[in-house]
Amino acid sequence: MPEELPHPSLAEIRIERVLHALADPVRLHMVRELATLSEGVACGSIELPISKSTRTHHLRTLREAGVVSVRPSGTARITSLRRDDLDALYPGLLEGILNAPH
Amino acid sequence: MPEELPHPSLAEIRIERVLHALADPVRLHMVRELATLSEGVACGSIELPISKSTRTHHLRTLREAGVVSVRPSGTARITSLRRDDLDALYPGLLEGILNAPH
DNA sequence: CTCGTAGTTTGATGCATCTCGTACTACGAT
DNA sequence: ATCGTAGTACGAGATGCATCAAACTACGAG
Repeated sequence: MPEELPHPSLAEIRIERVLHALADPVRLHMVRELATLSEGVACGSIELPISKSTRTHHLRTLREAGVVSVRPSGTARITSLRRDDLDALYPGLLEGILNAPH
Repeated sequence: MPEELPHPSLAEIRIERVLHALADPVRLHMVRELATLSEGVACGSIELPISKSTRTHHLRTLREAGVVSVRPSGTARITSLRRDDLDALYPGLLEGILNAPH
C-alpha cells in the first residue's frame, strides 16, 4: 500500500556505482552506521550535520546503487544494508571497507 | 635520479579516496589490467580510447589515492598495483572488486 | 646534436554532484 | 479535520571532475 521505491536487482547492480556510492564521506558514514545494526533503521535517526534534503539525496544514491534497501513503514522509511546481496556479488568487499580505519 | 613522484604512505591512504579512484570506469579498467600482471607496465601500454592527457590524469588520481605506484624508467613510467598495501589496509576489498562481473 | 617517443602541464569546456532552502506529500495522533 | 512528523521534489548555486588539444619536458637512439 505505501509507495514502493525502485531498487536495482542483483543483476542490475554495477560495481562502479557501488564504489561511487561508498566513496562519499557522508554515505560511508551512513553505511557504517547501518552495518552496526542487525535490523534496519529510520533514515533520520542516523545523526549527521546535514539538511533533510541532502540526507534524502544521499539515501537515494545508496539505494539506486544497490547498497541499501528502503521500505516504507508508516510515515517513516526503514533503511537497511543489502549485506547479503553485496556479499554475493563482491565477496570480501564490504568487510574490507567496514574494517578500514575510520 | 629521475624525478620521483609523490605517493601516499600506508598511513596516509584514505578509504574514500581509494573508492573514488576505483569508481571510474576508465580507472577500474586500468586497475583490472594491472592486476593481471605480476610486474608493472608502462602506462601507455594499457589500451584505452582516451587521450594522453586524460590517461595522465587518471594515473595521477590512482597514484595519489594510493592504488598504484609509479616508478620512472627512462622515458617511460612503470605503473604497478599496490596490491600488498591495499590488502594490508583493506583485506578482501581488492579481491572483491577484481572478481566482480565485468 | 637532432629527432622521436613517453609522458606532464596548462587551460578550457561541459557535465555531474553536493549542498541548501522552500514547498510539497503522506501518514499518525489528537 | 487539524496538526506535527518524516521524508520527497524542485530549483539553484557552487564545486568537482572527465575530457580534450596544445605546448612543454625528459630521455634514448641515431
